[in-house]
Amino acid sequence: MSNCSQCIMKRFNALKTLTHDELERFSDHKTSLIIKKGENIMTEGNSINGLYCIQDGKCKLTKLNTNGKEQIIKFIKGGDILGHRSILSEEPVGLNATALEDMRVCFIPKGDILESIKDNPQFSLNLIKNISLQLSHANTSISQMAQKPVKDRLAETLLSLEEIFGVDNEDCIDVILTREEIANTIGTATESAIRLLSNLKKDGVIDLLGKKIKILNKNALKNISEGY
Amino acid sequence: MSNCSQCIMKRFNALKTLTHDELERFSDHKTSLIIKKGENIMTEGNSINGLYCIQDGKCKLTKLNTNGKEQIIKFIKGGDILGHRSILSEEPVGLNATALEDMRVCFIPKGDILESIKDNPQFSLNLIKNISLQLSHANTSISQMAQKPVKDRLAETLLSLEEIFGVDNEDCIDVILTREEIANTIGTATESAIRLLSNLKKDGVIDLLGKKIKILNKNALKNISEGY
DNA sequence: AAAAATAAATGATAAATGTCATAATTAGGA
DNA sequence: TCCTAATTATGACATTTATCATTTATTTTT
Repeated sequence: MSNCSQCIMKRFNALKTLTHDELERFSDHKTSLIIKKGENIMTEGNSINGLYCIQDGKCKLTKLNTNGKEQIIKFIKGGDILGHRSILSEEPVGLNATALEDMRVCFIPKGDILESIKDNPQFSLNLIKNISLQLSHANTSISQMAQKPVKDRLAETLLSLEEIFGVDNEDCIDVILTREEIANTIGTATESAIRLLSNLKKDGVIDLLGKKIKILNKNALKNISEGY
Repeated sequence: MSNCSQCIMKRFNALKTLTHDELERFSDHKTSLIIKKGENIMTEGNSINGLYCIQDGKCKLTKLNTNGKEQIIKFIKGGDILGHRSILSEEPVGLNATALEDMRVCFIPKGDILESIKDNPQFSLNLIKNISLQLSHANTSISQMAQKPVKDRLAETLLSLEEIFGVDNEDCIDVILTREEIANTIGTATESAIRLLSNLKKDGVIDLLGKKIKILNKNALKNISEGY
């Protein structure tokens, strides 16, 4: 079994402040999981008894609306952690984490996390900073959802997806989403998302290669996202 | 000057877990402020060097959009605290806190807060829980802004305002907001908010007495907020 | 109390977005 | 590989929401 103290993923998240001893303890107790595409790592409303550290693969964090529609709140990739909010606040998980592709994930039991929180103030602080940053992003999101038209939100989302996932060897945004998932991210009907994507393609701002999306004119997208 | 250990406001927030000694230290260093209606307690982007504890009065937390429009993210009342996110995350303030009426506010310097965070794990934990809860609410908000029509969001907002502020002796929601502020909460044009309020009145669901709003049929509002 | 400024209300219209229907394309399973 | 189901795409139309213009009411200032 792999060792936490040698894992490169810890460079990217709050775990980077842990001591060698703490990482060794994590190694001893952690379990590695394979999550298949479409499966949930966590489910809204369930309680959780540990922290997930994403080794590889991408997932979406979603919320089911009262009308049954899915809202995508955030995207997660290798190096990110999941479940710390629930551990710290001692509340059930607030969002579904659903794999967009097969994933490799490490699960570290709650006890070990709480131990490190108690012993290592810098670790706690990093977890708090992570949650604070999420809150800050969420507030920005509220504002944009409430006040920007769908077209602007789509442009914003495409830029943000490229920011998060980068591009593949053909310069396409390196994540595969259905049109419905894009619509559920920006909060619109699937048909509207499809239509607006087609328009952006017609205007030469993006290219559509099946589900893959390539940004051709980042500045134009930025302008659209700001309402110009 | 008033004394923190005797202040009833501390019952309602994370400060309730502080020891007598800690509260005495706060008392020695705190300053009391009067914030006039329309003035800011905190301003988006500014840094902050302490925590505000609201004694009395109401304020709105807002964000200025790129298009210059104000989005109201949250309402704050007596007993709430402000600024802890910024202190914990060591980042500038993310939102404007603007008084909706004259307010009495206590300011406790950052140093004292950090001291208590270090000494009193339960205090830290309560601050974290507060931020986590805000994040949870924010995620719900994103989903509703993205997917619910304006009418549903207005109904939701009216229920939530009554929840937060209660009612006065005439059963009206106990906060005075302009129609524009209501519009900026639900993310719509002022005229649309006015029109929808008029419709709700015509349907006997609410009553409008100047700026005061009285909920006549809470169940009907709840149904509307869920799309029925 | 009168005047001026601001806010609320309402109608007319335009623009944005959703819904439904249907065709074309793609992906996945037998 | 073929067949089926799902996804993507597009048109026609309905509904929602924004914008602009104007009137009425309320608040603030003089």
